[in-house]
Formats: sequence, C-alpha cells, structure tokens
Amino acid sequence: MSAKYQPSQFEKKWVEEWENEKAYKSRPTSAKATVGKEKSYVLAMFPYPSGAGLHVGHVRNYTGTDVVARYFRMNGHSVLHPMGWDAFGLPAENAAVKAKKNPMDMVPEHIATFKKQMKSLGFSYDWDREFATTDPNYYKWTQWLFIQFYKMGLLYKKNAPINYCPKCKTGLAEEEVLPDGTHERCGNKIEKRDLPQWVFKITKYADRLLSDLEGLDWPKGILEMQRNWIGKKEGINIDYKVVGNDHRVVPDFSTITCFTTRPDTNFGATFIVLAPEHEFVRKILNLKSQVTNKSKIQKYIEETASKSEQDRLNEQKKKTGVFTGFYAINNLNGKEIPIWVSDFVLSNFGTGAVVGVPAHDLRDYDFAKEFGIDIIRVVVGKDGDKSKITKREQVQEEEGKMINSEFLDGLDIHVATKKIMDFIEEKGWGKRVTTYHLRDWIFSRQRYWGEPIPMVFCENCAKNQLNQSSQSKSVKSVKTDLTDSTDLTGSTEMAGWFPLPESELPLKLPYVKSYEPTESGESPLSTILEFVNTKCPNCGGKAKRETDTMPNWAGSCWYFIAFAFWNKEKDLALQFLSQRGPLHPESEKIVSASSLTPSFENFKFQISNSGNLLPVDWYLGGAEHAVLHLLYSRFWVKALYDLKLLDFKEPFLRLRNQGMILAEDHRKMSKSFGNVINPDDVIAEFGADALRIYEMFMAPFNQEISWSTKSLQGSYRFVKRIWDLYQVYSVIPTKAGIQKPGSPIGVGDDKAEDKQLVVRLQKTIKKVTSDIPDVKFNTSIAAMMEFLNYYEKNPQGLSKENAKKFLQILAPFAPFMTEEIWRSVFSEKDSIHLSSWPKVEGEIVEEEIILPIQVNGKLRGTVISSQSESVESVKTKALKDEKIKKYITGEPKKVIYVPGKIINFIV
RNA sequence: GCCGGGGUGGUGAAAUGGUAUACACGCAAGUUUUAGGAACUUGUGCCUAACAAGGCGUGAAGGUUCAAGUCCUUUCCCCGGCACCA
Repeated sequence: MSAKYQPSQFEKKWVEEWENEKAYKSRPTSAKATVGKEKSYVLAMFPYPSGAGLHVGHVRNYTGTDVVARYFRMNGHSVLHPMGWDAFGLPAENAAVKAKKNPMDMVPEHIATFKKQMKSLGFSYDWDREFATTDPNYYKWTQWLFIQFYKMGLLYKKNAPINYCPKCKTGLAEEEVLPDGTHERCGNKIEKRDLPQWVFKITKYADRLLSDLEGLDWPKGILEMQRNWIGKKEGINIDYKVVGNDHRVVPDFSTITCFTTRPDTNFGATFIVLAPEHEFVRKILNLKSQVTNKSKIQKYIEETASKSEQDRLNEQKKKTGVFTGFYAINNLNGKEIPIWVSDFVLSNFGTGAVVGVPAHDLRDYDFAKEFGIDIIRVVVGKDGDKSKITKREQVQEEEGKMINSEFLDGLDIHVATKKIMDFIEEKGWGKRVTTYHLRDWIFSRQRYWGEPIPMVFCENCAKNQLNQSSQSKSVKSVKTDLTDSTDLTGSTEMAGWFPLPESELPLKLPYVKSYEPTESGESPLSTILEFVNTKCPNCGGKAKRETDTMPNWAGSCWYFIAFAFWNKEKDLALQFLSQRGPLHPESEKIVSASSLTPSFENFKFQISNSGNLLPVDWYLGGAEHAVLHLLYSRFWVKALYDLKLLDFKEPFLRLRNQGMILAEDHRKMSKSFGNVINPDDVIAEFGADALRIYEMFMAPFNQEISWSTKSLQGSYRFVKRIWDLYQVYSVIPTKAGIQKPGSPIGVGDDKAEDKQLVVRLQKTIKKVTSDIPDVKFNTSIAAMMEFLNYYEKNPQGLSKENAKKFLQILAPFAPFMTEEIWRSVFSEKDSIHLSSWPKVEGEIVEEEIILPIQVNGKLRGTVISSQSESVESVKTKALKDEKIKKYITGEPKKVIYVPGKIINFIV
C-alpha cells in the first residue's frame, strides 16, 4: 500500500539536497542576459534575532515572501531572495544585559537558532548572501557610508535638548518616541535632556522624500503616514508691530511673527497667542517697567513648565492663558489686538506664535470664548449662514466665500488666500514659508551595542579651527548643492572633528566585560581608554575617538543594497586562491564586498558588478516601520544617489504589509500569557508544508488574525489528501499514468482524462497565476482546494502532464511535499522549484455552464448552457423549464442575455 | 477632529455590476474503526412548511440599474495611524 504522509521523513533531506544543488542561488543578470528576462528582487524585512526564536508571525511574513520568490523563479525571472540579521541595537543589548552575557557572544547563538528554523521551513534563500549587521566586515561599510554622509555635510554634532530614555540611558530620534511620550522599544517615559548628539540632516530631503512617494506601489496607509510625518505645510509668516498700553511702539521688540496657512481670514483676527517658551515672553519678564501683568505671566509660565506633556494633552478642552498687556497691530485694518500667552500654542511648530481667528478655528474659538474675546465672521460656508458665530458647530473651515474682509469680499477662500499672500508680501508685511513636521534625525546612541561612529576629535586642531573640510576633496561637488545656512560641517562648530581614513575601517567595537549603559549620558565605550585615545588623522597628535554608537537603524538603512553584492562563495574562492600564492590582479573581480577595503571605487565596482538586481521589487513586512526604517532607508538611498553611488532614487518599489498573528485567545503572543505557538512544535506535528499552507490560507495576507490550531487541521488534511492521491498512483505499475485505483480507464492515456476536470485545472492554474502577484495567497489555496475536491472524486483522473501541473502551482506553498512527489512519483531529475510555471494558452473553453435564469431580476431557475450558445437557443431551453413557465405567460417584454453569465426575462 | 482600512453565516472568510455565503473551521447525522482530537459520506444563512414551494437576507436609510455586497447620496458602528501642527 501507499506510504503514509510523514513529512519528517523527507523534509530534512530536501533542505540538504537543495543546498547541494544550489537550487536557490541567485542568478544575477549581466546586461546582455537581461534581454527578454526580467529580474525580481524579493525581500522580507530581515529580523532582529531575538532569543525567543522564530515567531509564527515571522513565518507568515517569510512564507509569503518565499511564495512570491518561488513564483517568479519558476516564471523564469532572475530572482534575488536573501536573508540576513539585524543584530545591533537596543533589544539585543537589553536582552544581553538581562542575561548577563556579552551581546557579542549571544547574538551568534540566536542567529544559529533562527537560521536552523528558517531552513526547516524551506525558505528559498540564497544563503551565500547572508550577513549580520554586527559583522565588522559589514559595518566597516556602514561606517564608511557615515563618513561619506559627513563629508556631504549631512551630519553634524550639536548640543541640543533631545529625547532621552532614562531606562535605556540613551538619546533617541523623534520617530522612536510614541505619541504617548514613551520609548517605542521599552515603553518607558521619555525625558528631555541636553546632550551633544550627532544629527542627520534628513530635513534637507523632506521635499524629495515627499514627492517621490508618488511613484511607489505601497499601501495607501503607509504612504499617508509618511506624508503626515513629513508634514509639509505652505503658509506665510506675518510680522506684527507691538505696542504697549500707551499705544506706543515698544522699541526693544517691535514685531512678533506669526505663521499661518489661512491668511485669508486675517480680517477676522482678534488676538495673538504666544507659546510660553516664546522669546518675546522672556523679554517681557526682563523688562523693568511697562508690564502690569508681570507676576501673573511669571506664574503661568512656571505652572505650564511644571506640567508634564501628558497633563497638557489631558487638559485639551479647557483653554488657559494670560494677557501680556501688549497689543499687536493688524496691518490690514490698523486694529490693535491683544497679545496673550497660552500653552495650547506649541513652541516647536511654526514661529511659536499664532494669530487668533476665533470665527474659523476651533482652538481659537474655545480660547476666545474662555476669555471673552471678539469673534468676527469673515467666511460664509455652503449653508449661506451669515449670522454671528455663537456656537462651536458654526466654526467651519473647509469651503466658503469671504465677507467682512474689504478687498477680499466675495472671493472663494482659496483664491483669497493666494491674493492676500501676494498682497502681504508686496507690502513687506510678511513672507511665504514652508514648514515641515519632519525633524533632523538624532543619530547617536550612548550605548555599547552599535556601530562605533568613525570620528575623531582633536583638541589641538580644534584650537586652530581645523576640520574635515580643510582637507577633503572627493565629495565636494555634491556638497555644494546641499550647502545652506544650517550646514555645520565646515563651520567652526565642527572644528577638530575628523573622520577615520578608509584604511582604518572597520573601527571595531571592542569586546568588553562591562558594557552596561552609564548614568553619565556617555557611552560605556568612553571608559575604555585603549579605545578612546588615538592619533589625530590630521595633525598626528593626541586625539580622542567619538564613543557614541549608531542607532539600530543604521545597519538596516542599506542592507538591501549589500545583499546585491555580498557573496560568501566569492570569499571562499579568494581564500582558496590566496593559499596558492600571491593574488593575481584579476582576482579582484571575484572579491565580494566583505573582503574589500571600503572606498568610493570599490563601492561603485560592487554595484556595477551586482547584476542589475537592485532596487528591491517586492518588500514584505510589518506596518510598524512606516516612519522609521522605511523613511530612513529612503533617505540614505537618495543621499547615495546624490553621491552618484546608486542610479536609483527609491529602495523599495513595491511594499506589502503582513498582518500580525495574535494568540488563540486574541491577545498578543507572549511568554507571560503562556499562549505562544512555537513553529518548531507545529512542524514536528504537522510538517512545514501544512504550517506554510495554513498561514497563507488563514486570512488575507495583510490582515491581523488570531491563531487557530483547529483551522490548521484543515490545511493539514489538504496536504495529506494530495499526498495520498499521488501516492496511490505511484504504486500502480503504469507509465506513471494517473488514475484512481480500480478505475477501468485512463491509464497513461491522455485522451481518457476527464475534459471537465482539465478545464477546472486550467481555471485553477489561471487563478493561482494571477493571485500570487496580487498577494492573494488565501484565495490561491482555496482555488486549489476546490480543484482537489473535484480531482479526488473524478473517476478518470488526469494525464501525467496535467497531474504534474497541479503539483507545480502548489509548489511555492508546499515546497517539500511537492518536491518529494515530483522526484519519487514522477522520477524527475531536476527540482520542481526550477521547473517552468505551467501556462494556460488562450481562452478556456467550458462546455457546460450552469446558467442562472432570472424573471424580472429574480432568480427562478438554471439551465445548462455553453459560452457560445445563442440567445434563441438559451431562450427556448429556458422557456421549456417547468419552474420558469410558471412565471412567464406569453412573450417576454425584454430578454437580457450575457453569455456564460445570465439570462433575464422581463415580463 | 483629520487620514487609512473595515462592517457579509456559529467562526476565519469568498464574490471583473450577473446564482451572495466559494474554500476552510465548527456543528449535526450516518458509515468505518478495538479506539480516537483519525478517515469517509451527507447536511448546515434566517423565517413559514412534514415535503413541495415560497418569503427575507451582505451595519442602517434612500437612489441608479433588467440586475447592487459591489456604483451614487445620507448615516451609524469597529479597527489602525496622526493630532491643541495654527
């Protein structure tokens, strides 16, 4: 009898076999070979290898990616499908601190576990491309890139109030702080601290980061999140003259500048509000005379300062504030409007000063109501209501026409906005400005476990005002394009700072006993004198190294580029050659990036020899990176494009999100809840194929879903049924003809196969072929299940060729079982995964279609029809039907017939 | 408040404007088995009805159409993101 389905008996074998056969080796295309052959770079967001091992959520992501990679491989594409390890950063280090192990020892163990698990799942990675971001041979390039960006003027060090996590004892980027003011990694409350930090000028690229989103095939939501994060706003800064109670201009601070996007409403301005931190407020408090409200203001500011950000947000509804005793003059109508201070105005947006138009802004309205300030309507909305504004609901912003605004009256608000901006600029009262929400990127961490920043500070050179720009040449041309007032690289502030020469890379992270973060706000590296003390690259005198490290984002900002030219095989070849004697100059060509000295030429060389695989065509991963990794990588690629190191501007052409997998109890899987599903256990019980099929079938790929072991059974049954079906055939001694046992016909005879079944197979192939690139894995599998239901019941079966086709379309989902059958039942020599994807030529001709019959649009019966049948013929058949006769007497008024779809009689 | 995604059986979910609930889980009955958290067969939206047959059904209310889960208008609710951003 046939063999029982026991995946453990062959899954391991195929992992090894595929490796020996180099089945999944990427085949980069040379420029010539590209003709008529497409490439697909299919990438899953690489994992941080935690101690917990692979999560079923990883499995979902990587299986989906693997299905896409296998699909394109079988469709003849040049496929790059690599995997690596994002191993630097806080999670690894915090775990190491907890386990009292050096992360340098711990990370390789975790990687080994992950890799073993991934292999057992049959992911078709080209393991020759593997690297960890913690490899000195990898991070020497990360460091080199840092230096290039520094030379471009994109990096500078400054002392500024930054977000600081007291638990992780490090500074953080704006993007790493959650809306509730906690650290996205550890959940601890963030504080503000003054610390010297390396800062990346990502804001220089704000416009391009925004406009290039246009061409990307990404989920709408992610695009929107990036747009919001960049937060481009076009408005105008308007200057207001300030007068005191005596209506005389105050000489010391004659103007306040307010940012607004709605200058059209300026005739309705009745007050100005300053953020408590506004410098004007400080000036008032320093004034000797003239200030009546001084103590009140002082008190208010102290109060707001003592409130936490959280408290400020919680008190959203009730507006607070204090009048300064000063007035601003609205140039448009000469009116004096009072200047207030309130904490609802943010000091870090716009100018920290707002002109209040209570009729047309909810916050201004609330504020005016609270303090009895005038409310003047200047816009009439769609409803035509011109009455005085007394209710919150009347405050509308969307559309409308101007009133009470002199020369703007009657204009549409958008037209009026333009007109008054022109007017104000002409008069010299203000200037158009663009503001962004995006902030420069704090790039240094006071932690051990990261790439050391390859910079040296020389006190001597600092005294002499020397720095990098006094010696560099290579990247100058690019730099001039980007230089502006905020460029500090060449300024005195950066005096004394020098990047390491390329020959000194990598700057290795020292292996140390004590790597815990310190309280001082300095990296643990700062206590290691052998690391700190060095020579100045410029004058050769005594100097000190930067001891901060890079954030975990650094390694992931360019790993997808590295995959294109990383190559272990080449490294081995080089080792082999070097053992035989001195290297021939030609051998450079086989050198992979890991063994090369970082340099402009070598980087370019690697890219140009990477076989046109870049950029990434398919990027699959979670949505949580929307404004972190996905924004940072885009930024680096654009900078590298400007350096002419890359010839593309966007790293990820297509992005697809994978939904989270929750535990069976609908909570997050967590050790403490005891609801974690370990993929190893599932594989041991059901096999890797069943797990893969289940995870692809459980729900649409991008949807969050709870685990269900019962549902998994269904996928397991599906896999087993296919196995049994094909096993039975293998023991019948024919020319591998496919037939049901005991069936009298169809042995090895193509003519005998069931035509309806073949049509169904064709439809299934078509469906799977179009569903996979649509990332509709669940419906692909449903279609194959549907087919199997017919296949099993069909007495004749399929020809050998067609039986193989079904196996092929299943192969991306269930690589082990299909391979086993392919080679054992069908005695194929080469892997099914390298076979050609089955094609369905032309239209599928269905001979029998059950055609629904409607009368007056209601379903009343069905009739057997075919795609090409005429109206008359169908009509005659339909009208003979007893059920239909009941509803139709005489000739129908109208007949609507859509061949193969429906016939509808109107009576 | 703004932006994005949704609302369809007991559950996960399918449906280029053309038989709503494919596929799977669960459940029920039956067959088989020493047994089963195994396999197989049949059934399974709701209501009336023994059957036949009919009616109602995709969050709600309208509309367009021969025909609407799908298109349009209004509205309610859920999830995710952003937010005193001027």
